[in-house]
Amino acid sequence: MTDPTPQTVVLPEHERASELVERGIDEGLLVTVFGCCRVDYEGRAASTLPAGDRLVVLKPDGTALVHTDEGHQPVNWQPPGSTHEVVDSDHLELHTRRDSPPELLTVSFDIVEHVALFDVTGEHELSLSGTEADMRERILDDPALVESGFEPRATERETAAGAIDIYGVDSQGNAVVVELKRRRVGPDAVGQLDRYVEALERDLHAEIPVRGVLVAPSVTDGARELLKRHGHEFVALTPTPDE
Amino acid sequence: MTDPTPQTVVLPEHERASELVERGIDEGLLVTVFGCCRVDYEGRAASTLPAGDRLVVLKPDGTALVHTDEGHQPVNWQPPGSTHEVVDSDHLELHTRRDSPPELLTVSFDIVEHVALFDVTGEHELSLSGTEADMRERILDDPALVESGFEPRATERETAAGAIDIYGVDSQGNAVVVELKRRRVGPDAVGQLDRYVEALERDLHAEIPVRGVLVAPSVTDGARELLKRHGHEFVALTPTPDE
DNA sequence: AAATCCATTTCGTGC
DNA sequence: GCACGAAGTGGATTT
Repeated sequence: MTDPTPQTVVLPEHERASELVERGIDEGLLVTVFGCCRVDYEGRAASTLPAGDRLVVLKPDGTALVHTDEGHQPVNWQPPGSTHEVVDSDHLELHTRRDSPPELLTVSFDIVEHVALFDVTGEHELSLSGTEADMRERILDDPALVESGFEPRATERETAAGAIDIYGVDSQGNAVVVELKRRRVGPDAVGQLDRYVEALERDLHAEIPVRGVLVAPSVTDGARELLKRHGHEFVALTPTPDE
Repeated sequence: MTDPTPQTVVLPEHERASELVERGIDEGLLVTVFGCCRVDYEGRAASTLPAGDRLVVLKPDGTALVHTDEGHQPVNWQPPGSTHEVVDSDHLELHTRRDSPPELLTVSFDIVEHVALFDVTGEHELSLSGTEADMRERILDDPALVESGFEPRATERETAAGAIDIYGVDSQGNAVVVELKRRRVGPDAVGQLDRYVEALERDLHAEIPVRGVLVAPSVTDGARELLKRHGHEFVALTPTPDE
């Protein structure tokens, strides 16, 4: 009756579907529902989606996902921390709500074709490499990747404009602001670098010249132009060592 | 046999699971698999995920999603346009691959608890309101929302730095660059506005003064400071009319 | 809770 | 295909 092992029903009666979904929510299980449904959302924005077949996933952490047969992103969703609720009705209707900001996702089924409950165990941490943090480690290990004679002095050095990825000095004694990006950079990254350089110049009261260096796999033309105009530099580096 | 209606199996034999998943892929169905699996990814970055229970979704457009019981985002995924493949093995192993960039997602099951195939029909377009585009329409309808006397002249006006959301003139004949954000803005939005203003000043050869106006629901302190330093302005406006 | 920024961001649009 | 920016971005970290 309260057996926590995975349960499945196919083409259930509507009342049965409601009961099963409700039980899955109550018992902290992962719930999937497939069927023809309308979806309404109101909160930070507002949306409506006419009836069609979708896969709905309700997670025990409050996440709700509505997926069509296309795209990485759910067509509608609700973030973790929300609350699932089965609304008593002649058909299955799901509400997932959160406060701050106030948001409500409503999924209303015409036809429920499938409901499944899953007990999820054995969580482990994802091990990910090739991130910006890995680029930072690479440079700290071998500062010459930025330029010969570069000496890192701090990571995440705080300025009024935010934290500098790597702060250091060059062989001439100039201050160097290094901004890292794991992928090809556009104008936004140049703006970021520029804000840090300007903030650092104010911090240092122009006692030392401050150079700005953008380190990334590549740059767009527009970003390169911006770099040039602001007097900053670019150094090519991939997040993972090339073979 | 090749019946396209939704099909489900529970706790299948491993061979049966492979066959079913393969059939779902071949017939352009939405496939869900739940079970204990390891996940490996290599491409733009690289990751490994030890064995644990996950929900895997394979879409006919090539999308692959691996979901745990937590979070809006899949712990691993592959974007649309990829190719699913069932690797022949004693256990179920799924490869989802794409070229440009070369990426491979591998999901290797120890235990398959559930496989389901769904025929997805009746797609409709999402109708969304409260977007930045809606803010633009609001302002074009009532330019005084920016300031009394403001006259919009163009949307998406192109500059060397990118497109200006709304370009117009004020009651004094000054050029006005309006940058819209549907939510509270930080320093990045100020950088964007500043790039557009500078680009427009170069375009206009300083014939007319150019004002920059950031229109958003609210600003952070840091962004307000940046606005002040660059001589730009802020106007409060929500994406949807308040009641 | 607010601020800031990363992300295998994805997604759309225009060139 | 690249470039640029929006997104109901989500998510982590720090204050």
